Amino acid sequence: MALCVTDTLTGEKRPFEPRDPEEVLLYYCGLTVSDPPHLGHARSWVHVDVMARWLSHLGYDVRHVENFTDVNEKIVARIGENGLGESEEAVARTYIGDTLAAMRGLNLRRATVYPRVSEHVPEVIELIETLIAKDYAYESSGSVYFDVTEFEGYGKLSNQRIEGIEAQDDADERAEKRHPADFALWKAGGASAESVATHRHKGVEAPAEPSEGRVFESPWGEGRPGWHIECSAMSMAHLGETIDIHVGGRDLVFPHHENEIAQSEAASGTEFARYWLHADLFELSEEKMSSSLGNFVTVERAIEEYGTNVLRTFLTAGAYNSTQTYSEVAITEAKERFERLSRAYHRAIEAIDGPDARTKVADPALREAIETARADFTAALNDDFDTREGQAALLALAGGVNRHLDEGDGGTEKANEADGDGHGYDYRGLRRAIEAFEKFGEGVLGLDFAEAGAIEGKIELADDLIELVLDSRERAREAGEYDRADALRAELRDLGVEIEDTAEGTDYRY
RNA sequence: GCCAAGGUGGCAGAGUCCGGUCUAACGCAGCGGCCUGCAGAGCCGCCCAUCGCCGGUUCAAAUCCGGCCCUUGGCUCCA
Repeated sequence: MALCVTDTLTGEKRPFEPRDPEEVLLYYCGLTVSDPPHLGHARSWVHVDVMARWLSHLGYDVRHVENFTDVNEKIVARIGENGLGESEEAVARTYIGDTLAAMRGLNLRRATVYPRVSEHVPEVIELIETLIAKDYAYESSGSVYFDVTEFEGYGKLSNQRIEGIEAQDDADERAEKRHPADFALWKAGGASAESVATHRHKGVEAPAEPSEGRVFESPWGEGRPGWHIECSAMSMAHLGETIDIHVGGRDLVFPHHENEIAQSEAASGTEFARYWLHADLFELSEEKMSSSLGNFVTVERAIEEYGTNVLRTFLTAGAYNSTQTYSEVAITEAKERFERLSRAYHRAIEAIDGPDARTKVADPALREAIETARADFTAALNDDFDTREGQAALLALAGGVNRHLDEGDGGTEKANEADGDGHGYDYRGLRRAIEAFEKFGEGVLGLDFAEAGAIEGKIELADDLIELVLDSRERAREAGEYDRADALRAELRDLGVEIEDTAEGTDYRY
C-alpha cells in the first residue's frame, strides 16, 4: 500500500505523489525565536521528523527546510530581558541556540537547511518586486501590501471569504491599505514601539531607550520584512517554486499559510505546495497550550523530567493531525508503552546471546508475529503517518517476543510437545524481531532502546553501589529475613531503582 | 457571527472516506489465574461502549442523508 496523506487544501486523504519520484521537498514553518520552545513545538517537530524518516525509509531523498524567524517584534520585545542581550540579533541567537539544543535533545534528525529571515532579505525584496510588477502588491507610505482582491484563489486553504475578514485595529496600517484583508509584505521603518509593547512579557517594563530592532535597506526605503513573505522567499530559495509537502501547526492555517499561498502563487504563477499538512495542537484540561497564553512546558524541562524516549513515545501516541491532551496520566501511559517495547527488545537480545538460542528451533508463532508487526507498522505509517497505530504494531510484536521467550524459557509442556526436545529459542526469529524493533522503533519513531533510561556518567559507581545493596539483600533472603530484604527493596525503589528477582539472579533498572 | 475539527468503554483512542467480517482494535487502569517467599516483569483470561440527540435511506448504519445539541480550534502574535 502506498503512502496516503490528508491535504488541508482539499480536505481529502489521497495518494502521495511527489513531483520527482526520487526526491521529496519538505518545508516546515519554523519558530519565531522569541521564547524557549515548548512541548507544543516538540510535538510538531517530532511528527515532522517521523515523516521525514518514513519518507527516507520509503526510499525518497528528503530535502527538508525549516526556517527561523529571527526578525520580529516579539524578539525586539525581549531585548534587555534577563540578560538576553542588547539587540534583536543577540536575543534571536540565544533562542536559536536553545531551539537547536531542544531539537537535539528530542533526537530529531537534522533538517537539510535552517534558513534565517535576516539572511534572506534580498530574496524577500526580489519577491516583493515581482509581486508589485505583476500588480499583486502596492507600495503605500514606504510599506508594501499584498492586494488580496487581485489574487483569485485567496481564502482557498482556510475557506475564508475576503468579505468576512475583519479590519485590523491599527488605524495607521488600515489607512494605508486598500482592503482590510490586505497584509504587509514590507513594513516601513523599524519595529513600532506600540507593536513591540503588546509582545512584552507581563511585568516587564519598557526599556528607557526602546529598540526598533534591525532595519534593512529596500527600494521603498528602510524597513522590515512582513511575517508571511519570509516563508515564501525562503521556501523558494531552497526548494524552488513548487514544493511537495508544506507542514505547519493548525493555528497557522489562517492567515499565515493562506497568505503564503497567495504571495507564492501570484509571483510564480504555479502551484506552491502539492500537499498541505497541518499538525494539531495540544489541549490542556480547558484550553490549548500556546506561547501567547504562557501555559506551556518547555521542551528542556520536559526532557529533563521524562526523558527523550518517554517524551517521543508520548508525542507519537496520537496522529499528528488530531489534538492531543497533555496530562500526567498520558505521560505515564507513554512510559509504560516505551518500557514494554524496551524490555521485549532487551529480552530478545539477552536470549539471542544465550546458549539456548543456538538450538535454532523455528517458532511459527513468532515468525508470524514479526510479519504481522512489519506489515501493520508499514500500513500504519503509510496511512497518513499514523504513529499511534505504528506503536500498536510494535507493542504487538513485543507480545509475540515475550510469548516465545516464556515458552522456550521454562520448557513448558506445550513447547516440549511441539518441539520434541522442548528448549530452545528461535535464533533467526529473534534476530528478525530485534531488527524490526531497530528499524521501526528506532529508525522511524526515533526511540533509543539502547539508552533504556540510563544517563551517561556516574553509572558505574551507581551500579557498584546498587550491587552492594543487592548482595546484602540476597544474604538477608538466604537467611530468611524477608522483612529486611523487602525493606531494602523499598528503599531502593524510593531512590528510583526498581529491582526484579529472576531465576538467574536479581536485575535492576533505574 | 463566519470558517474548521470533533462528540465511541473508567481513561486514552482506532474504526466513519469504500455501509454488513464492529457481538467495536491497540494501550493504560481494574479484576482473576500461572509464575514468585513476597513484589515486579511476563503470559493467559475477564470486566467496561449499541458508538452526542432526533428522524430518514437500506435487507443491513458507529459508518450514508437531513435537523438539532455540545466541545475545541481559527477569524489577532502562536507549532
